[in-house]
Amino acid sequence: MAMTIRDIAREAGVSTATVSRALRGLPNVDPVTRERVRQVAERLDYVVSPAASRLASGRAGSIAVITPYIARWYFARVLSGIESVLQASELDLLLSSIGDPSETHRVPPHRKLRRRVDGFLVISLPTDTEGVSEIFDLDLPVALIDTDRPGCSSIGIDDIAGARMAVQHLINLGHERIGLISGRPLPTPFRPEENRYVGYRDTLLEAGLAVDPDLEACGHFTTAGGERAMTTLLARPNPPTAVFAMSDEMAFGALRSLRAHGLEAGRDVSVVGFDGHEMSEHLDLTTIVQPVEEIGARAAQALLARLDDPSAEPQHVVLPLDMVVRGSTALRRPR
Amino acid sequence: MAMTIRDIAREAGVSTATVSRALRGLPNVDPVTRERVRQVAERLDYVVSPAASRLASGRAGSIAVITPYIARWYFARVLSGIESVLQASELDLLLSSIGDPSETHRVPPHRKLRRRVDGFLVISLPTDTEGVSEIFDLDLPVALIDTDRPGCSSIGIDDIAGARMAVQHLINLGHERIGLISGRPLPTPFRPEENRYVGYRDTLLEAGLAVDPDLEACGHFTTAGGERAMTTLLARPNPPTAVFAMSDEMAFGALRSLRAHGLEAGRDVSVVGFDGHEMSEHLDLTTIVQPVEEIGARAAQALLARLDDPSAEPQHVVLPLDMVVRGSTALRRPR
DNA sequence: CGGGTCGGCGTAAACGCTTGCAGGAACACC
DNA sequence: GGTGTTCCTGCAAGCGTTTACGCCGACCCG
Repeated sequence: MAMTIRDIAREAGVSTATVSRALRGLPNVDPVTRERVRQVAERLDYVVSPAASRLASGRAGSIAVITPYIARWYFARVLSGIESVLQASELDLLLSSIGDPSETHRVPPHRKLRRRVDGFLVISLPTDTEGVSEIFDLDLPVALIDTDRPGCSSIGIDDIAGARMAVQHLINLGHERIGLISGRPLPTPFRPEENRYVGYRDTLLEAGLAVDPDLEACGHFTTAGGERAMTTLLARPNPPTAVFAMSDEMAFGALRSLRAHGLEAGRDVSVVGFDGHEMSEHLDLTTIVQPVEEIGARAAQALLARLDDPSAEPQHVVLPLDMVVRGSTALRRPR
Repeated sequence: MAMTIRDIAREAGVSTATVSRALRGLPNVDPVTRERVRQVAERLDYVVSPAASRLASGRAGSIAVITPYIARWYFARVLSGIESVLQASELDLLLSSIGDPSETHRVPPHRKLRRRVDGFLVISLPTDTEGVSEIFDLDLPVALIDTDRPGCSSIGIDDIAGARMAVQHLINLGHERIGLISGRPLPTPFRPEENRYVGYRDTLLEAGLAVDPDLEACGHFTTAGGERAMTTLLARPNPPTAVFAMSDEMAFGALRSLRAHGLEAGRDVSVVGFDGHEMSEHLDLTTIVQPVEEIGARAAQALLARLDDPSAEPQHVVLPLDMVVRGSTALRRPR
């Protein structure tokens, strides 16, 4: 049926070993022979059987991406960045999402992935997540996005610095009651949330401002959640005059809540988000911009680097952040 | 090093053939034997080598998802729907994106995927796209989302009906100059755009309204593009009083443009979008809602069905649409 | 000119499964 | 008690590569 390496060998007048070496670009092949083999393979439209190749070589030829969500803005973009570098490699990109804890029917990734990948790319997940923690025992290279672990490459941003930038900006504008819209209830095993909280808290403290639990609410990283959180904060006895949201999508919800209350973002309450979501420009939201696709791309590169040189040290990459100031933040107006 | 099927066979006191059959749930195995083998495999923490299994069986054990973009709202959600059903199957999900035509360094998917998948899931891509058209020669099952082709399953929505619904809604509100924000310049090989245009045009014609090229502009499916398109339309000598945008994201841009011109959506110009993007609720946008994740899920199911019964007929699924009316559309106010 | 090196190539043994075929036990039926 | 059936199991031949090892000739150098 399909071509095999033997057909190519016969046609090119060499052994299968030579075909294998020629096609994979191994060094010890006469350039002339190599070219001839190439031509024959091309002419007969031959591609190697990955199954056979993997069995014989012991390499899986794939890397797995493990992510909590696929459809959410941040994760989709990181994934896109990963794919953009992996597509040029020989490796297959296996996609595996954890999904919500509510989806109990989900098969934990490590069960599905055993023996079928050469490395892992994990997005945002705490290293002790069920179904994830097991992959570290496999003792394959792992690149971690948004978190770290000894022996693994790690790629991310400085969440503390990002949060500090946001909050300091609000302080500079004269705000003193600065609220927070966080993701999950703290403490959480998710590193970015934890660190953004640290940045928020420390910046307030250093400025001599109070850290008031009454100024904090959870938005669960959704727009609807952000709206609820802002509404909650506005209902407090002494509401904040400015708010730092841990994600743009929650900030969008916050903006919506403000409008529903007849308040204007910037003029009445300043809002700063986190992410650099395209929509933030259109909603005139001040935000901390992170290079999301690049995070994915760099993580993939780090993993590839360790794959073709297993003795290479794990990389640790911290990507720079930007703040884009827009109309949603403004000088605090005296009441 | 790693366990092999022989280790299990020895330990369970059976042949490797029986282990293979027992573990894969083939019928002709004594339940007692099967259970014993299961236990041994469990105890020794054995998982089959996919490479060996694939080589021996001739099945690739994977399906490929080919998509133009990963990060865009629609595609990320479809992908999520696909993954949610595939994760429960034995098959690996290989992700491959086409990317923008500008990214010339991209490897066309059919080259990467030859011999390594059992089927294809193609999102939105015209069947004659370079790098995609070749997969049909492979003569593997294919499920097409948003388009169709003889011999392939197809999953999508009735774009014509969706556009009709949107435009009829605007007509019912008294609008007579109804603009269009399309994606790429028409004609385009992308089926949804073409059909939404047909629905738009025909509904206007049936209502005795003019189809005026001056009322049409391209928004390239981005928010920024939608904003430009709306701005263009507003600058026309006789601008529309209502606009149908082929996607919510473009509609968001349109809303933004209106605001920039001091106009109010609904009151001054009605806008209806297409998709059911979460943000549409928060921007008070009337929209045609499509079940995006379900589209992905159903496509995956259709493919799986053909995979385990190759004699099965291709499925053709058309999923229902909803219109959600919000503040962005209102009765036309006499000038 | 002999011995050593090296580059290019072939031989053949894995790699770890699946599956067609056949054997044997158990059972049923005439 | 033969003759079929049915059910369970084992044997062994693949599946299509990769790679350790060895061979051969060319080349270099003393």
